[in-house]
Amino acid sequence: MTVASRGPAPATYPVPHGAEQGGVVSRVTLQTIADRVGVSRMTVSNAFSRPDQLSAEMRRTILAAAADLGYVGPDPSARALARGTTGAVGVLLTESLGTAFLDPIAAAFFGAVAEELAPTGMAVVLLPSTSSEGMIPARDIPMDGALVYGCAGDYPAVDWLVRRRLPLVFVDGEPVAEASSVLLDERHGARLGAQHLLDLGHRRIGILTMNSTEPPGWAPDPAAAGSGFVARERQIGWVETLEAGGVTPVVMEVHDNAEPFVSQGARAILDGPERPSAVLCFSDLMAAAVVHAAEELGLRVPEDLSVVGFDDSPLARRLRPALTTVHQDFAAKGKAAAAALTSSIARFRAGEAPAPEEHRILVDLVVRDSTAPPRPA
Amino acid sequence: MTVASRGPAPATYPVPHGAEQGGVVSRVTLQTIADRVGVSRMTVSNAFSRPDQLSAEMRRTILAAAADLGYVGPDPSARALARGTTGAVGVLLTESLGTAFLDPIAAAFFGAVAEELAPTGMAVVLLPSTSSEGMIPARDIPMDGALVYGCAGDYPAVDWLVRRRLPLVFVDGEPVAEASSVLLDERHGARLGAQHLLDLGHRRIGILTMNSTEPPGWAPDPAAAGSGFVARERQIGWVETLEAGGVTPVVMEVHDNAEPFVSQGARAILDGPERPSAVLCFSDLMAAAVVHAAEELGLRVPEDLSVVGFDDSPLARRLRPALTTVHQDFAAKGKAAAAALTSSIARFRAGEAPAPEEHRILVDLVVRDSTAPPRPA
DNA sequence: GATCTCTTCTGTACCGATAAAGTAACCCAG
DNA sequence: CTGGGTTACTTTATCGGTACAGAAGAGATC
Repeated sequence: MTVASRGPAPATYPVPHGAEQGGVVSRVTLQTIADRVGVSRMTVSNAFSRPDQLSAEMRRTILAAAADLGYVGPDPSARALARGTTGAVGVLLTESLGTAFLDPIAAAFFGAVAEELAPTGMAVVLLPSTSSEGMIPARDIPMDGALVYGCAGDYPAVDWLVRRRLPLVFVDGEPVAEASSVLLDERHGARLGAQHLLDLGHRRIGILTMNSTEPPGWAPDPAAAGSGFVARERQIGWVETLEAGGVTPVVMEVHDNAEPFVSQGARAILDGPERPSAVLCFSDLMAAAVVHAAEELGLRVPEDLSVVGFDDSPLARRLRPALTTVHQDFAAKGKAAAAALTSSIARFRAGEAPAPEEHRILVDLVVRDSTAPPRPA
Repeated sequence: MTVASRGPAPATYPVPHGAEQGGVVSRVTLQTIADRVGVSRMTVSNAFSRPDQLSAEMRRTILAAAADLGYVGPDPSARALARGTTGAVGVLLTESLGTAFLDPIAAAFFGAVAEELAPTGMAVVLLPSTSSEGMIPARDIPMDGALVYGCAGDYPAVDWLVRRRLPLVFVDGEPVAEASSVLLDERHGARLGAQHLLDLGHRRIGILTMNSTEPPGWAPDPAAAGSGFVARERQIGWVETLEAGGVTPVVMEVHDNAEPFVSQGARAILDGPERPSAVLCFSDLMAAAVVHAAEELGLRVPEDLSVVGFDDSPLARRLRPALTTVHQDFAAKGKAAAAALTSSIARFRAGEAPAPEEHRILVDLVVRDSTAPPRPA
């Protein structure tokens, strides 16, 4: 096995002799090394953390002793306490982490965030929104700041983060005061989709979306929670534009992103008495479900039915027919979020007052093959 | 805004009066609260962490005072140091995090891990394999253990984790001694695919795979690194079976998972002098590229060309024709990995010797529409 | 040769908690 | 009224570092 040669500690690792005493391995700390070399603990600390504070030779001696003792580096937890920073930032999602990863939008966003954060050396901690046996990650995990992705502000975990006074950035969700936010121009995107259909001549238009308000008695579904803000914004854009064009859409809301619910919604919207000639969808996933349902009913897309998605997920291009959809730039979103967060953290460390930034990510309509003029009645 | 009612601290939060002194907010710690209530610091600690150690009434008094002072809960870093556990486990990937998320296999795996870990209250830290300005996440981030996903053992970051003596679990990669592992039965999966093609009657068979060995002078590509182990295993399975069937495959290796490289490889394998009638692919992604390349050459799948994928990613079912592929159970893999890790950590905490487990995840062949008997010459 | 300025180390004072052992008060049986 | 068992806190001793203000010695400056 090849051993890494980068990093301070030489590469003779699984053999920490010298640390054992009477069979018990007492833990090696800075003090152990200091005693061995005959310097103060502080000098050893500097050897690892501030190389400019000691002579190169002394540093070499110390690192050699450390390697010999099997010392890897300053204990991260102790360092975090002493320094007041952990080197990790949290990402909170409303959806269960399991489903979040299956969502290519979210995945692409994470990717961009991680990518942007990597050069700063910060790691990303995924915060389960669930808590258990007294452990509440949003409250108990050490971190320097957090990204709140698509969560409503009244979510318990968000609340903990806010109370901790951590630097926060809200993404795709309603921000709380004093925090930065990164939002899509949802309304504009929705308007573009709606206008596109109007321009093509459609007059009977359906909308398939997430529930924007919780029906009374509806327990907030973890998988759907948080989409409320986005759903509302999009709906405003759609309805605004359609009504300006003299069209009153048929709105169908589903409460859960999962396959069966979405399919059912898709079927429902096509099965109504006055079948729409076009459907605006909350997501590409829903659009795909609509296309599928149309197929089952013997309708051809786009000849018999036009379908507009949202997000321009990878799925949109792969679908047949390729989906007309509202494109959002995931990479830009992730980058903006990561940048806003690092700057918030920097401010916070410098003791400066928070300076909430508000980033708005541009969207545009990508016209592909799933939309066409309606078939003349 | 609704405020969470769970958790110890009452919900009157953004107003921490009492903490301010002369305009400066001195930090509120257990001691601050202890002084205010007139008890020892330890009692306050117990009020938060070990409710059974004090009277209910005293606890109420303390929590009230804490809330009044704007105290959220014990400082995570300090607690981590004192307790010796952080509540977070790392996940190390060789690929850059950015690309990892775009890979539905990896995403599904994470999802399953996160899901499995959630009830334990542990958070997942994503460790960038890159390091910067003295910060090496694998060495410097506090964590209780880590999952090593698809990384070669000689990877620098892996090396740091090993030296830290963290409980580790290796997934889809060569494990190091004393660590548990979760592996697919790669060879068996490859054999199934190869046998399927033989059974259909194919004799000219191509293999499109990742490079299993680094060509001399080839700088390890972060996006491809770590796939070597898996690539080798699969190749052994394929070649073994094909040769047993009297077939010598044409092997084409690509060095990078990215679109252009894969497409190029796909074209290359179909453009050769003796075009194969079937191709075994390292992944569904590659299979998709082969299907696409075939389309461009005017070949029909499966009539003119059979294609077998690997992994059974979501893509496989969506593709047209639906892909025959080797199915792996991501959820089981994630679950097994998470379980192995938590048990390793538990062992470690209890001071017991590590007991490496070796999980082997079953795979099977899913025959869909991309394979058929070869067209008679 | 006194003073200044580096460079290189050292001492002290935290960072904010927890574990484990100790103590005081109380209750009840014998 | 003595002794054993609880309950409810308190004491003491770390956990493993880092920041910052010296201090000691070596050159450099005038």
